Amino acid sequence: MKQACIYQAPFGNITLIFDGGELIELNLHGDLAHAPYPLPEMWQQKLDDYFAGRLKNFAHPISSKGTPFQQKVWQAISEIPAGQVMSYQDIARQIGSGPRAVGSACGKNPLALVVPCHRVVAKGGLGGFSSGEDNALAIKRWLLHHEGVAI
DNA sequence: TCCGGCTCATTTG
DNA sequence: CAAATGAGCCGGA
Repeated sequence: MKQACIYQAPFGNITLIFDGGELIELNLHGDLAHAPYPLPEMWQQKLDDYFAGRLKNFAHPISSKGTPFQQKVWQAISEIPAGQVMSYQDIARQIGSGPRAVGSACGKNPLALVVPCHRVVAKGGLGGFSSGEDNALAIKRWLLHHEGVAI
């Protein structure tokens, strides 16, 4: 039984999808129009804290979906401390792969924020985000600034 | 700065 | 199995 919830972040709406009480997806875009289920207190609190700067890491398990390679990438990314960024190449070297493949895996991460893909940037600039969805890059920049990263 | 070649996991035929 | 595709990178013109 899946249920979708909306959280209103400073930069726009976030969609959270739960399945049997478990968070299985978190998207950085969302149409409030759907007026879905109310967001569980626990996550309302966590997100409030995060956007108020009181919470840095969500300490939530990564998605169990995806290929073994993708799991390695997400695992490595989730260990990046807040306020710090790594390049796709840095991640690739750490897990013994190539930068292009790392970018691919990031795009398929279903848990934005929880697995902080926004802390992974290209070597000489911002890089891409969310397979190039509308304002996705603006959101990535916003998140980095929120964590005190100048880019 | 722009452009081609290299790279590696995944997807598609 | 072969070819095409990406949230990249590096070197040359």
